[in-house]
Amino acid sequence: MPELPEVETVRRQLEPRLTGRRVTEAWSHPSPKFVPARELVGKRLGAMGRRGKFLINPIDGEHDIELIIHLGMTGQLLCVDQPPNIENQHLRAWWMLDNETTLEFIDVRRFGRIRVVPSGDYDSIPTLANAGPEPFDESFDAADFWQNLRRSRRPIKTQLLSQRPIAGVGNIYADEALWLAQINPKARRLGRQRADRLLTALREVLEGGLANGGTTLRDYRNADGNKGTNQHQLMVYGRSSRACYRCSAILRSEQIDGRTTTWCPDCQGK
DNA sequence: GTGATAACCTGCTCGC
DNA sequence: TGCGAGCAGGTTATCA
Repeated sequence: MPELPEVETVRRQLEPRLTGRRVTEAWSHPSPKFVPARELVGKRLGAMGRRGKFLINPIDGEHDIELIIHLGMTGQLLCVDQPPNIENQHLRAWWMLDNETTLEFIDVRRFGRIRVVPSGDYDSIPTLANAGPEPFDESFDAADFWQNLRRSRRPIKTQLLSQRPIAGVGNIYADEALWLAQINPKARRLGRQRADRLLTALREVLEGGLANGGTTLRDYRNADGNKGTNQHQLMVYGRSSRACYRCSAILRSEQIDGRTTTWCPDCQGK
């Protein structure tokens, strides 16, 4: 499940390979989720950027438009030095570039999306339009984070997944950060100190994920088709009914806002 | 504006 | 062995 570390890993790999390349041919699955991919034929790609879990590519030249890609649950962007592998039944779109390389968008569950929008016009993508600050933005501090969290009374886990208080956090890194900060995922109000701890923990787990090339539980692959290794560092995610690494209590799992959430009922509170 | 819920999707696992 | 149910979860749409 690509979250910020996985998306950023892909972005860093794609940027030098795609910048300045012209799209010579494109194909997409007929689903409206992927059809906009075809609009890029003849256009030149800019430097790949990222906002939260969204990849954003400004199209160079006279076209004032941007390519927006969300990997969803199982999306992969592969850059290969050969024609597209049309035998792959999960191939949803591909772009052939003017240097004979191909960018393939593979998505088993079809939760990913491709959009082409006027530059900066994200009204049709509410999650992107309302995304909170980037976790590693130096101008974003704990006071801002605390203020963002105070706007809602929903459980802290739900707030993190909404992308509003901070961008790029998904189910895995939310559980890991809450464990690290010793905060119960059902907490609805955080004091300033706990908000400080949570922001520090979020930055720590996201940084770790990035350093390890992302977390591969099943589907995630980077732009070279390789797995990440951060799954070996997880403290709580996927460890329900096993002993907490910090206090040895048995980890509990429950659905919060429809998402499986794992936490320690002892050192993270009841 | 906020919160809750369902739907979108397909592969895998488990129980019968 | 085959079948059906349940689960995984990020985003969007809809309703209260």
